[in-house]
Amino acid sequence: MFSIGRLSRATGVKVPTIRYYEEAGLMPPPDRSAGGQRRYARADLDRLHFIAHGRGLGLSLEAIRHLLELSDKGRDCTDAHQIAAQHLSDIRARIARLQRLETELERLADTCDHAPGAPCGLIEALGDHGQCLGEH
Amino acid sequence: MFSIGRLSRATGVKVPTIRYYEEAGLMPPPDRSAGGQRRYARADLDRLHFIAHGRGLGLSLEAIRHLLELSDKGRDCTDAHQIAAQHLSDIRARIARLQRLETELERLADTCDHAPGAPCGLIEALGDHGQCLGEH
DNA sequence: CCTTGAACCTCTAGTGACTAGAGATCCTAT
DNA sequence: ATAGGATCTCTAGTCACTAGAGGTTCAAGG
Repeated sequence: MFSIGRLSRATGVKVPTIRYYEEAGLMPPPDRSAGGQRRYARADLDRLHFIAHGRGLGLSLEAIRHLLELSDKGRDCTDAHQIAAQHLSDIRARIARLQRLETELERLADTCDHAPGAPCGLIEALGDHGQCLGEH
Repeated sequence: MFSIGRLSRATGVKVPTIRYYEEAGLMPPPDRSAGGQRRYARADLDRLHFIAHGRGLGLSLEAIRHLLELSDKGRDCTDAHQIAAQHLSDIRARIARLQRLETELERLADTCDHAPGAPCGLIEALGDHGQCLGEH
């Protein structure tokens, strides 16, 4: 049985965040001490690790909630793999998009020759999407 | 002079978003018709194009606000380039991070052999960060 | 046993960049 | 003159937290 502070230190998840996860239904309401403070057991530690790991991988709380359900009632892991696959394709799409932005921003910055007194090519280009090559 | 709806259609920015930009101080309070409806001029169109383009590139409203100020009082474009450079390095950091996540997720999904009745390797791995190679 | 002070409690509000809805008013085309 | 689409303001909700106020409890040292 440990306090919320120890759970926090053990997992790296901040105290208010743990309480937030409880309110959000990801962590079950724990036991309480005589004075009303939260007391956690081993299973809670594992569950919080699971959540923290999922968040670290960029999964939404919604997705993690779903995975926890699957984990709770075990067996079929098709859904779990589907969630992971969906997330993976999200990540790939985001990478592709960011790479387009990277290219575009590099190009925009180059349209300015920094001539003293002249208008800034970068700012001009921002006002005129017509100058852009790809879309974003 | 056009209505907010026409401005919206001309820029692709939704009507409530335009009002939000006004409230956020990015768009100046426009003229009003006798009945109190917003009436926009050419300069507003250009400014909104600028904002939309910046957003499309992933700039924060804060950054755009700053760029608009620079644009308004012209001349020195050092700051503008600094904002762009900062954003570019943010983008690169995000790409790198997402690529690490991509690798890790691919690996996690592979730890499961889908054996019927066996626990899901993916879910197990999510509970145990110790199995991970990089950090995230 | 008592005190101290760190940790804990609940509750409210704020973040960024919008989006959704209610209920009322306006504008334009017929 | 009227119909109905567009607009108005205002409030509240989204996601995943974070910050702060003001009060209570716990554990260690004396």
